[in-house]
Amino acid sequence: MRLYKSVRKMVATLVDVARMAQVSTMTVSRVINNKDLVGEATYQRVMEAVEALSYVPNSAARSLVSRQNKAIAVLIASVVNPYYGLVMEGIENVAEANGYSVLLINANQQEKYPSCIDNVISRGVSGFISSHLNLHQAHIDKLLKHGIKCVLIDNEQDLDGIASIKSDHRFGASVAVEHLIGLGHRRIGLIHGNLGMNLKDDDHGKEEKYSFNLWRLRYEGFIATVRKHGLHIPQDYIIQSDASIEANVNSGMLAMDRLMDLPSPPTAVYAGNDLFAIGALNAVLHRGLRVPRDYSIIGHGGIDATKYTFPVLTCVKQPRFEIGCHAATMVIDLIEGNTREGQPPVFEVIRPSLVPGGSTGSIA
Amino acid sequence: MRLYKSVRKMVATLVDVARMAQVSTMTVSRVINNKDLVGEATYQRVMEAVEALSYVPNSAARSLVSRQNKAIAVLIASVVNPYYGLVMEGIENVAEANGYSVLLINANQQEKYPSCIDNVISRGVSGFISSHLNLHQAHIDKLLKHGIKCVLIDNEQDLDGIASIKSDHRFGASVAVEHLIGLGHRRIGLIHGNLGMNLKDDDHGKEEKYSFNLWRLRYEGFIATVRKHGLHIPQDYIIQSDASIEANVNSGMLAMDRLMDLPSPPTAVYAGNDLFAIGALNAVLHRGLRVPRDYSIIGHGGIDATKYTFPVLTCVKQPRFEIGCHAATMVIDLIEGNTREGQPPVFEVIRPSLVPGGSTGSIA
DNA sequence: AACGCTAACGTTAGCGTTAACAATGCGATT
DNA sequence: AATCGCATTGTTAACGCTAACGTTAGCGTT
Repeated sequence: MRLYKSVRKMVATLVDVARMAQVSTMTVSRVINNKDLVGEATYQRVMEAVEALSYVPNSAARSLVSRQNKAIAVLIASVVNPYYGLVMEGIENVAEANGYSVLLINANQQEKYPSCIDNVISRGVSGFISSHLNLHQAHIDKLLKHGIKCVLIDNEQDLDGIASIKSDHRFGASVAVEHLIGLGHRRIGLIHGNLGMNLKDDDHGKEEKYSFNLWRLRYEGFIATVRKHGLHIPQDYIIQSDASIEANVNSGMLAMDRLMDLPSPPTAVYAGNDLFAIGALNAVLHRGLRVPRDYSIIGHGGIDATKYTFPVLTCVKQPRFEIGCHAATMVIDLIEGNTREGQPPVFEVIRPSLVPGGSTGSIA
Repeated sequence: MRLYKSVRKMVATLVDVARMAQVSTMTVSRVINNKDLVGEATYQRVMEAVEALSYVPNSAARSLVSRQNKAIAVLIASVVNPYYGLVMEGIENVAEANGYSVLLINANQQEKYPSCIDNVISRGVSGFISSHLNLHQAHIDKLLKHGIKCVLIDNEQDLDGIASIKSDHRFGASVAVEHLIGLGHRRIGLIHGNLGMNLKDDDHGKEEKYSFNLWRLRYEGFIATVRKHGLHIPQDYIIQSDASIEANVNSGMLAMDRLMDLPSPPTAVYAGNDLFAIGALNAVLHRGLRVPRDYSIIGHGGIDATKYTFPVLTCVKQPRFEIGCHAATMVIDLIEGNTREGQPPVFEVIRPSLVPGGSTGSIA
C-alpha cells in the first residue's frame, strides 16, 4: 500500500460530497453546475452536503477536463500607468459578471513578450487581451494555435484578422484642435511624443512597418485640422518630447518653456497627452502667467489627474472604462462562440470626446 | 469506440513530446522541470522535441497533481484607485521573478467578499494578498483551511496570527505635523476622513471592534504631535470630509474653504490624503491666494498626482512599491515554507517618509 | 401485457501531469 | 566473478472533475 495520502487531505472534494449525500459524483457535479435534470430532494441533499463540507470546486480539475478555465489574461506594459486603471476596471467588471477571472501580466519590456506569451499559454487561459503593446503576428499566432482567443487594444502594429479595438487618435487630435480654433486661436502649438518613424534598424525592427502609432496619428490629426482651416503653423510650434512615464510631466514643462520663449509664441497648445499638458500648465504658472488668460492648454487621454489641476484641464477623453468593457465582451464572445463562424473578426474604432475644463478659453 | 477526440487535439502534450523524443513521459517531465538527473543526450533530444512541437506545459494538470499552482490572488477594492498601482507593481515584480502569476480580483463591495473568497479557493491559488480591505476572521479562516497562505496589507481589522503589513499611519501624521511645526507653523488644520467610530449597528458590524483604521490613526498622530508641542488646536481646525474616491478632491476643496473662512484660519494644513491636499491647494489658488505664501499644505500617501501639481505637493510618502514587494515576498516565503514552523507570523510595520515639495514653507 | 419513452441517476474513462517506486545498465569494488 | 552503488530511465497510479454513455424506474400508449 502506497502512502500517497501522507499529507492529510483537508479539502472536501466531489467524492466527499457524493458520499455524504449518498449519491454519485456525477449527480453532485450536475447540481453544482445547475444543468441536466436533478430531482428536487436530491438537489437539496447535495446542497446540504456542499454547505456542510464547505466544498468549493477545484478549478484545476475542471479546466483539465474542459480545456477551458474561464480566465482571461491581460497583458499590459505597466500597472502604474494611470491610463490602464480604468481599462482594467472595465475588463474586470465584465469578466466578473460572466464568471471569468483576470490574470494580470506585466509585460514592461518587449524582450519579455515571449515568456509572457508562454506563461499565458501555460496557464491555459481561455482569452487574452493586450493593451497598448507592440505584439507581432508570431506572438498572436502562438496563442491562437493553442486555442486562446485574442483581442488587442491599440496594438502598435496592425495584425490581420485579429479582433481589436482602437482609439481614433486622429479624430481625437482634430477634436482638440477644432476646440481651440473654435475659441478663436490661430497660433496653435503641438507637443507630441516619438512619431515612430526613422526607427533604428535593430534586430527586431528590420522588417517592421509601423502602420499604427499613437503619436503619429495624433500628429496627423493635428496637421490635417490646422490645414483644413488654412492656418499656418510654423515648424517651431511643433515639439517632440519624451513621453516615457517617468519623464512625461517634466518634458511637457520643457516643451512649453520652449514654446513660450519663441519670439511669437502660440496662444494655445494641444498637448498630445495629459501629462504633457499638465507639465505645460505648470510651466505657464511657473512664470507667473495664467491659464487660460495667457495660454490655452488642452490634453489628450482623460486620466484622473486632469481633474486635479487648477484650472481643471480641458482634454480629449478616451473612454477607457468602455474600452475595457468592450475588450472583455469581445473575448468572451469569441470564447463562447457567440460570433458566427464565417464572420470576420470584430474591429472596433472608438472615438474620444471633448471634456471641457478651465484650461482653454477664448483668445483675448 | 467512443468519439472523445472529435474536437481535434491541436496542442502538444507531454505524451507527444515523449513519443517524438523516444522516451517516457516522466523523462520529459524531468527535463522541463530541470530536476533529477537526465542524461545529456536525452536532455537534448527532449528539448528538440519540445521546440519542434512548441510544447507548453499544461498548468491545470500540474496544479491538479501538485496542489499548487504558483499563482497569487490579489484582492483590492478598486483598480482605479491610484494608490494601488504601485503596490500591484511591487507584487507583480516579485511574483514574476519567482515564477508566480497574479490573479487580480476586484472586491469593490464588502458584500462581494464571500464570493471573491470562494473564487480564490476555487482557482486553487497558493497565496493570497489583500490590500486595504476589511476582511474578517471567517474569510481568512476559510482560505487557511484550504491551505492558502495569506498576507494582509493594511487590513482594517487586526486578525490574530495572520501575516500582515501595516503602514505606520500615526507616525506618518506626526512626520507631517513635525514638518509644519519645524517651519514655524503653530496654527495647523487637519482634513481627515471617516474615523470609523460610532459605526452604524448594521448586521455585519455588531460585534466588530475596529482596532485599525487609517483615518483614526492619522488623526491620533496629528493630535499627539500638536499636543507634544503644546499647541492649542481649536476644534474647528479639524474637518472630517468624504474620502470616497469620487469625492476626494472636491471634499478637500470644501474643507479648505471652510478653514479659510474661519475668523482666524490656520496657516498650514495637514490633509490626511493626497487628494484632499490637492483639493485644498486648488481651493487656495481659486481665491487668488498663493501656496505656500498664504497657506502651507501637506498631503499623505505619495501618489503620482502629487508631482503634477503646481507647486509640487509636499507629502508623506508611503513606500507603496516596497509594500507590494514585501507582501509578495511574504506569501511566497509562506508558500515555499521558508519560514520556520514554530515562528510566529510576520507582522511588519512600514514607516512613511517626508517628500519635500513646494507646497509648504516657513511662516511669513 | 408488451412496448417505448423519459426523467433521474450511475459507471467508466480520460483530461495532462507528477510522486513514488521499480527497473535497468554499467563501472567500480571486493 | 559476484556484488554493490549509482546514474539514468521506465511504470503505475493518482490528482478532481466531467463527457459520454448506460441503467433504472415509473409512466402512458396501443
